Amino acid sequence: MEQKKPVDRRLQIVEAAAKSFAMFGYKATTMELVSKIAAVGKGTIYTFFATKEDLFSEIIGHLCAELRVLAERVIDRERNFFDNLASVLHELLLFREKHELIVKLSQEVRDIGTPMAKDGIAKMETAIHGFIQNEVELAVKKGELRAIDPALTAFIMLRMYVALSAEWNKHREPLTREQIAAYFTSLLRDGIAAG
Amino acid sequence: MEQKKPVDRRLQIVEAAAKSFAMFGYKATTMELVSKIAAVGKGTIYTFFATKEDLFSEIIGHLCAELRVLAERVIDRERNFFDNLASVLHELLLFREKHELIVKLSQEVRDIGTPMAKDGIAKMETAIHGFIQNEVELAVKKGELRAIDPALTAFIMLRMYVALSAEWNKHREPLTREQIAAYFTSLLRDGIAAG
DNA sequence: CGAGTGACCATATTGTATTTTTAGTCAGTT
DNA sequence: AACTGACTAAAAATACAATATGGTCACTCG
Repeated sequence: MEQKKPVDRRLQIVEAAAKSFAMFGYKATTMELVSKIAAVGKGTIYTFFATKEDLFSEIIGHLCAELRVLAERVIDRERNFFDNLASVLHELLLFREKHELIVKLSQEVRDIGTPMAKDGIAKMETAIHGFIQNEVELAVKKGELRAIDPALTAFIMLRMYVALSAEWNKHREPLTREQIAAYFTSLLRDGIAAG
Repeated sequence: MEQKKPVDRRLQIVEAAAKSFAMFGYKATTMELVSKIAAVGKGTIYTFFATKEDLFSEIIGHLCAELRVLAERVIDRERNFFDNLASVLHELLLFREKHELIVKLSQEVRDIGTPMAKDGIAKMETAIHGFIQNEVELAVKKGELRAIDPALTAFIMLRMYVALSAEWNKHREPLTREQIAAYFTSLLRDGIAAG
């Protein structure tokens, strides 16, 4: 009851846009280029998306959904919070490295600070933050974690994760994924006070 | 044996430069303006500093030294590591808010990304990092902290501090200094696992 | 002398006029 | 009626003149 049409123009457009945004970034992606890749007239795009920003938001929305699915798949309710967190962060790192679009947008933000690219990255971080916050809340309810502020804790976890995986290596030898996971878990779980 | 000269031109210049960098930032500070404020000929500056960058480095060096003195003064070897850390971070926050130059440079980095301004901020962070690392090493030796990597731990502490005091308030209600100190200490000291 | 100066120079930056590109529209085609 | 691409107004890139700035050095004057 869905693929009645011989060609789904909307899908063509979304896929073409995803490709172009990933290859050239937000700014350098033109509506004409998207229409060319999608093999569609430029006007057709505007029957589905009112603006270039809307089209971009759709792609980012997809990415966030993918992210949630990925995390959901990795989480195992039988395991403890910290093992799940390590797995999720591990997957997140791989996802980030693999996904051209994220890499390209990050670069665009660094190099020319395109507001929409910033916005896209921010939306992804919000998605991840919300997801982690939810896990923290569950773990607190289950009694696995102390009664801490879930929003703030999720925020700190995300910042720490970014710091370890993307900022530390600007000054020192990069850490392996295993090192990151190990350090992250040990610090959060037990703190650093002497036993 | 130092103030033989009726006027210390070098000092005049350094003070004038400090004022100008704090008021206008790195880029908008011109050597001619500095010479005017210092009531000195432009050429005179170059008998003490080979370039504008050198002059700026001197100011940043001073600031880093001030920072170290400040931290040193707050540290009380009788108290435990976490209380000292909280005090130092507290002072650091006040210092940052008070010091025009830091505020101005941060703004310049955000707005136009002046490389030298970035460099200056980076040097200050390195100074703070080194200082914290040293304290961590001492605390580990004293047996107050577990045997963790001091450089990495100091780095994480600094990033967490920046995240809590400067980034969290971009999305949510800002935290008070007390909240920051309390959260910081509790998280680091004990971790978040349930007791 | 020799510490100090400011006119001077080459280069970098900024402002501006001009051209090119691009998001979004819409009359027309199939 | 779904789709198209020539078209337009606005934005961005480019070219270039005008200005501003870091750094030098012949000269001053105490």
